[in-house]
Amino acid sequence: MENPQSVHLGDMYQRPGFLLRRAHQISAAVFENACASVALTQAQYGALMVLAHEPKIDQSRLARALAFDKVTVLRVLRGLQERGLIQRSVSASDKRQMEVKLTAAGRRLLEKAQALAHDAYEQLMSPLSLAQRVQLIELLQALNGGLCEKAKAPFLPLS
Amino acid sequence: MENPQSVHLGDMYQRPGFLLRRAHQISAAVFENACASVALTQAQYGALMVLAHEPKIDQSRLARALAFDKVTVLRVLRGLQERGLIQRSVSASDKRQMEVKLTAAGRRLLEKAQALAHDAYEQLMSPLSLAQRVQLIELLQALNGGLCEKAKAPFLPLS
DNA sequence: GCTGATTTGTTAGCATGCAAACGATTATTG
DNA sequence: CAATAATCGTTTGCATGCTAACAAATCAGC
Repeated sequence: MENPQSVHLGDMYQRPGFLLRRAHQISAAVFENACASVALTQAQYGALMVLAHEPKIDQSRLARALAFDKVTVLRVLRGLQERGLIQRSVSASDKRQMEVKLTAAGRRLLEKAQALAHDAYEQLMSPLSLAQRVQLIELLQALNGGLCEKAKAPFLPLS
Repeated sequence: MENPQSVHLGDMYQRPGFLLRRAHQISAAVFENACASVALTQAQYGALMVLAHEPKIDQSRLARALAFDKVTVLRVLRGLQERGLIQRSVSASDKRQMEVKLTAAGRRLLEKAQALAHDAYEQLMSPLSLAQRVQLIELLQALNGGLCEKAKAPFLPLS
């Protein structure tokens, strides 16, 4: 017996919940470090990416496209708006909706950020071989796809 | 070209950063749902597990054992203390340290929680085959191990 | 033994992620 | 058309995870 309490910590360290939390923690740190020069978090980067792909989207669809809740999206967008990277205005066709658009500055910053995000990607995957990277991505996609309805925030990818 | 902006959202959805965030989001929801009857979060469960394995540990070592920062650990422990699951007292050998111990109620609740945590584990891995589960755990361990120094919170597993 | 550096717990503050509630607007249904 | 339901954005409140700063205690080198 490795300990008198019959509680095996190794079990916990091998739990996917623990490993996923740690991996997410590392991923966030690597990304924010790589994107320090443009001062973008993963959430802000994701929002800009969606906006570049979908020029006139409302906040709810944006939230679902990123699997964020709408309050988080609201705060992220307000931060981006204060920096002049996006523009928000009430939609003409549906006065409930806010029409969110990239500004020229936002598009410019996103272009810079994409290269940095790619660096972060390389750094994060550096401990893995090419085959392992593909494996990991496929496994995570299978897990996420199989349990998408379990998450609190709905996920509705854009095309 | 699938879109006029030359921004491919598929790329983002395949980024490990996005997939890890989503997987962590799902994992947390599944765990808290499974452990709703004992009202434990992943962080609280982890703290109890470490305490069961290491009867008299101080907060800093506990934080490193879970790769949390010390402020988060403090708040988690205060929550557990208010529920009578743990006991905190200034260490005699080092008056800086707080000696954290499980109470009988804490040990009892942990025992219940372990079965529920196992259910959460099964539920989380249900989209994957047995071989895939092993693969995923190994890949995450490789990723975490290779980049452990990149994370903001240090990780020092206990034995 | 003493001074300076380090460690520990704590507070305060900020960003993230969620739930609950609310007015305003639009959709649905009779 | 009218009444009900659903959706959108927003505010508020709470838990999480982090940084920075601080006092108290311990450790280090001299």
